[in-house]
Amino acid sequence: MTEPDRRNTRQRRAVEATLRQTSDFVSAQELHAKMRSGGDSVGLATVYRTLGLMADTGLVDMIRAEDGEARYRLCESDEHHHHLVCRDCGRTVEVEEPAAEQWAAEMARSHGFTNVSHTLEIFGTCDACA
Amino acid sequence: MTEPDRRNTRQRRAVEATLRQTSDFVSAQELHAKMRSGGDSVGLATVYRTLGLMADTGLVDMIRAEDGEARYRLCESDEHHHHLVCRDCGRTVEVEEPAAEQWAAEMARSHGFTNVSHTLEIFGTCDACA
DNA sequence: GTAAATGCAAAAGTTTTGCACCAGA
DNA sequence: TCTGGTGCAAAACTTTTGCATTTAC
Repeated sequence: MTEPDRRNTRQRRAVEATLRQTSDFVSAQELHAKMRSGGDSVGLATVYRTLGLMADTGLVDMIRAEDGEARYRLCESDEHHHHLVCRDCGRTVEVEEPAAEQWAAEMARSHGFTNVSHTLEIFGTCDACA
Repeated sequence: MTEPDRRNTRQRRAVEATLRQTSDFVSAQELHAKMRSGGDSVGLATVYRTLGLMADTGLVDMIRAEDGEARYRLCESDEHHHHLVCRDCGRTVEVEEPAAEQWAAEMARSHGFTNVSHTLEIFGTCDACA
């Protein structure tokens, strides 16, 4: 149960750097294409593997688009928060709602559920895309 | 822009009947397997098409599991509500949170987002599965 | 009779995996 | 060197689609 090594590879640096240039949620495929066209070529499988790792560690936020596709973003806030996401351009606003956290926890506990996680995301069309 | 015909086929009846026997969220694949083993054989594509239709009409609720798979359920309540779902067995409790509705709408409006939808689901392990 | 619905198989799309090779530490 | 990482291609999955056939109305 000890932590595995974490090697600082060119590919991981590239993924992180590209995410840093992107303020919107992007899919693994989009990120891969973006890197490819930016000259920082990395295998698609590596992009998936790296994003998965970063999501596990909490380095990136992952949400599911309405079609079920996973989208990733390097978030400003360390604390748990939610997102208001433009369905068309991916533009994202981070929002907080401590009341929802408590509500979800309370609700789960009162029904005997443990190991709880919750999703709360808002999708819409931003004014620029309207 | 008129409503298309809605034919009452054996297959649609079978999908609805099977959903009625199921209190948990099921995926299209699971439903298809369940029907098949129950003798009510229906093509997988038809299951997908039917569930899609029912979801559009609001006859079933659709949520995304944590892995992005779509899961469906015939819900008791007509009003918009949310779910507390067991990650292991799919056992589901319907929960309401009117405050979240308002909060989401308000948040979206104040940032200039329109055509808003939101997701709020709680996943956990129920006591029977713990 | 006619438009809608079905079934099948093929296609599309995302994500995962097996494995030989490569490279941090 | 030794173990983890990478790349590629293949595989695994879910979901969608094209099209000939069937069927509800």
